[in-house]
Amino acid sequence: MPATTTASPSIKVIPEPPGLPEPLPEPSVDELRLETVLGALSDPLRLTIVRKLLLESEDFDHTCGWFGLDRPKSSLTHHFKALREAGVTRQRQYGLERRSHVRIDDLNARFPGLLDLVAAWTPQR
Amino acid sequence: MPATTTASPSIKVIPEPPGLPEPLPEPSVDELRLETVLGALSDPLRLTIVRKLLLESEDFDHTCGWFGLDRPKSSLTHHFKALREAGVTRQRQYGLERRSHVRIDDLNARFPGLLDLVAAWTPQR
DNA sequence: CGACTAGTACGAGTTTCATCGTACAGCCTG
DNA sequence: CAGGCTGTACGATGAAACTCGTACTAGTCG
Repeated sequence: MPATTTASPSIKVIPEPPGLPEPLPEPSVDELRLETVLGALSDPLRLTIVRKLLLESEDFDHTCGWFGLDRPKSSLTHHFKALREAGVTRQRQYGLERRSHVRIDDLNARFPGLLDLVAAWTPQR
Repeated sequence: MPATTTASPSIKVIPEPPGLPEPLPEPSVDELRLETVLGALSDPLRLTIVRKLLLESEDFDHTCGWFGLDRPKSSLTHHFKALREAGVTRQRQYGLERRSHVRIDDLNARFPGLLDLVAAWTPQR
């Protein structure tokens, strides 16, 4: 039988507390496609986002602004949407803010080891 | 110190015999970039190629024709070149033929677990 | 040498994607 | 309710990338 999701020591798995807003539209676990996920991760900016979420998440999830990315807002919207639609991140609306976190359990279940590669990535030699 | 490269049971590691033709130009191990490799693998046709190489390689390496892909030759050239330039495959010229194999050791060393995901991939539900 | 063959090079058409400006929607606070 | 804030939607632009036809190169074998 499947063990409960295992994660590498560096990647914190944070259970979702109840009573959260509904997530924005996203693919279900069995709709996750490797080629789509890899495509979403084949971009340095998006790798930066996901890696930062994996390694520096202290709270449950984070707004666009938290990342400190020096790009116009509409560019960031584009990339966060790409990550969500590929199934890499989950986004919820909290009043004004739209917060993101990585779907660690789902990705570990479908593509074990993939997030470890992202966590180990370094921006550009 | 690093253990010698480990591979999952399903992926055969075949040592390269001496006296082969020089490989075509390719990135060295430390030039491999995660975003580039993921980009090369974010295409269903190329995933098919790499997966078939991983699971069905009995000989050392294989020609374009071996894959039985129903695409024009120039399209195949394009994809094989993309895989080689990303560092996923190595190509050698044997007389008329250009044969490919996956750089299993190099990829396992830099991105452990990645090839297992490719081997476990299924074309389209 | 001439035919055959594996594969490349080049170029065009099409699509997809990244980037970003601008305008707008929704929420909060005074 | 007005202003400020987070973030989206839309649209334009330019750059890649996929697809493929055609012409070509380079081995091989009769």
